[in-house]
Amino acid sequence: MKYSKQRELILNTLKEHMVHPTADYIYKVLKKELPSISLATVYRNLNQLAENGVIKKIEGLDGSLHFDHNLTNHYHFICIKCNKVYDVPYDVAPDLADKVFSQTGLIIENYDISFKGVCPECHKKECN
Amino acid sequence: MKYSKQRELILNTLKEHMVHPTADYIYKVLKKELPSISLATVYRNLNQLAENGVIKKIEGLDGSLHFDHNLTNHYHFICIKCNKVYDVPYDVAPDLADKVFSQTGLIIENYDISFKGVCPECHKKECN
DNA sequence: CCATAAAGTGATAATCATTATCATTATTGT
DNA sequence: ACAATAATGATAATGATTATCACTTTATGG
Repeated sequence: MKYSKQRELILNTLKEHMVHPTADYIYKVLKKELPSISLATVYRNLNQLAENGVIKKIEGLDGSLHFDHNLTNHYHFICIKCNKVYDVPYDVAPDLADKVFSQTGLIIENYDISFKGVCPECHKKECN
Repeated sequence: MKYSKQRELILNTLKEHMVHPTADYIYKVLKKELPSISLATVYRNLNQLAENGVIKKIEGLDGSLHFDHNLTNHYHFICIKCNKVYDVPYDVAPDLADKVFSQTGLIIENYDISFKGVCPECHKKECN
């Protein structure tokens, strides 16, 4: 993988956003900084970074793809109102892969948990 | 929701398939039995059944939508080779919603776990 | 430090799954 | 049986992602 300014910017943008963005969101943000950037480049680099394990893909509620640069073990909380994706710390359910293996014999390579509910931000709005 | 033969057939097809199929798969199966059925009808009814809580939607590895008629609490195992979706019993991780609430304060409405790995069937094939 | 090969880019066309539209048909309660 | 309403089938539209391709940037080795 060769260096490219575009890839660096894409990764930086991802790191700056706690709420894991979609490809299109990153594209719109970067367009301001580097107006010549192409949506195809954003998709290409996000996929490449995900393949190389630098970032991770997350499936949103509506089937949309989000990206996450946080490589430590953790789960996700997806707001059913605004579709934003938040992190949930790993220790709410440690060692799940081992438990599944001992109960089913299935060998788990990895797994995701998506919790769903209304995020604090949207909850506030509802109470107005 | 009015009765329709198409909806009944769609639900039956779903129940007969342990490995949760996609809309397109159900369409192809039903086409043999009821050649006049439309793909749009399959999508319409699956979405409607899911909205009414009769079935559930599952996100596949590749972003594809699968459907599941099993309403009891359980998780899913998705094969990274063949993309088939299997069930994993609930008791490998009971009461997760409560744990998340006590550790984060987030109110969980529901959640899914997708375990990923190579299914026994594909594992056999690899060993030939 | 230039030449060359390999990888990356931007623009746009193509793809593919899912949804929307709409005229027609089936189901339901009275 | 009849009006009201929901469902269907065919097809067009949508929207997100991927492929293509001519051109540019990056890395490297003499």
